[in-house]
Amino acid sequence: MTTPAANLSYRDIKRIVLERIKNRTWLPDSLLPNETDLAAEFSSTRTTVNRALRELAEEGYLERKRKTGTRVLNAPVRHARIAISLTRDEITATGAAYRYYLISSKRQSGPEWLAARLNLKQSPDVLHLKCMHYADNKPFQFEDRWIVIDSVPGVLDADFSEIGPNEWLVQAVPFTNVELTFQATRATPYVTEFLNAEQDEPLFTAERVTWLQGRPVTFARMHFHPGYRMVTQY
Amino acid sequence: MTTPAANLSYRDIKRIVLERIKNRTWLPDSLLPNETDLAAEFSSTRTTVNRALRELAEEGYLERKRKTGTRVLNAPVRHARIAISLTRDEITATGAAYRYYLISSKRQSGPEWLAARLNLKQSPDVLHLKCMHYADNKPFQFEDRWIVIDSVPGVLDADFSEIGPNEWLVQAVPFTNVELTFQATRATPYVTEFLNAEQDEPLFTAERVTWLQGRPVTFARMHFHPGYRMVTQY
DNA sequence: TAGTGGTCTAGACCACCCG
DNA sequence: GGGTGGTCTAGACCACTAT
Repeated sequence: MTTPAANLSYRDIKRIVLERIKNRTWLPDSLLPNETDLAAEFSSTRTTVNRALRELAEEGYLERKRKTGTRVLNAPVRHARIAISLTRDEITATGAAYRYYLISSKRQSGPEWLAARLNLKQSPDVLHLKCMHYADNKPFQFEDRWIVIDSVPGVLDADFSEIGPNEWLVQAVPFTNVELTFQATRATPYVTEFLNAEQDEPLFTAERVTWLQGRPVTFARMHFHPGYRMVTQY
Repeated sequence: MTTPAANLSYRDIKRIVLERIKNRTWLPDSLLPNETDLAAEFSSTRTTVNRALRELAEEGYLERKRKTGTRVLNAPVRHARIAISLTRDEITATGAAYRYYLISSKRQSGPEWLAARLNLKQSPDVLHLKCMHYADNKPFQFEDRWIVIDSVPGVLDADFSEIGPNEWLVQAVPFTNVELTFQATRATPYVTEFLNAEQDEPLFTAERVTWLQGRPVTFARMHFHPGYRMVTQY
């Protein structure tokens, strides 16, 4: 391994390291030279090498541990990034007009499945909302929203006839942890009507559980219109 | 805004900046002080402030541009990270045994929809594979795979009866760009049989198009077993 | 042209963690 | 205990871009 030309940027170093991994110059599960040695080889500094390796680890190619060193992962774990935006923004980004409609709002005791989903032993007191989001007056998403009243002070005073629960929540309560689930579900008769779907038609469905330091804040199930596709690149 | 205690790490600075955004000390669409001034306020250096702001931008809270400065985004775009691993690894990670089965393999001219999907004007010469992935002998995923022969030298010599096309491809050809799509589809009679699904049952379906510097490499459609959920956190 | 963020250098101290 | 990565400092030059 001869010394390459100097003045390598951290991007250059990332590229070279990735090449050597794909080359199998550095085999899976093997250790890379330490940062000081690599800096010497690249006529660079530890800071620059550090940034290159840190980002490659972040991208799933390397594993880094103090004392042990930097190891090539045998099955690089790539990650796709999915942008989580407000439904309003997702719709207006396509150039369509956004419309929101509140179907119903009811204070109630949460059902058992909800307590289980929120890791609660007792059924929480919740505000249960159903609403629709439209793009150019075509059904876009049906939202089934449950908000834990104890966790969200002021929620009973909010007016959800004009603003969607998600938009209200993001500016009203902080959160620390979110679990997102995607699945295919069968359209129920109730939802069918709002989404203009056929009976039993497959729907792309997302569920989101939001926590604030271990306390559950809200659970939402969102059914997208038939034919919806979630697209991402990496 | 008085000067806080010194010795703030970039993590501390991230936390403080985030607080001020949620506080509305710094309003959406407004500009933050420049890095030099922030470094002075935090009794830190530009390097440290830079890392904090860079990561917050990466996480979707800020937008940074030279000359203009650093701006608070009005609708922070959060991102969920979805780990993309080999089906084998996804299965063995749950403790289940992995089994792979090649249903069919055929060299053919790609259909029109495939050419369109790959941005090609002419139908490419492709290798078309169908295969199954099992977890503990239960159907896990049906894979419909199309490989552009011109883009993948040696693919005709590969033996896909033992190794899945994705596993073979990741170690045989590099790629630069991947487009991933998720949707809900209706189980076709053909797939129904392999996935042990009911007729018309909703299936969670992923499609992946892979490119190497503008040249299409492969297209895959993967139907997951009924009830499959893709889970992620952020 | 001028101001901002992007990046690199050279050096230092420290936290973690394996043996 | 000792080696590794994690991070900070202080300073510098540069690339981009709004005006």
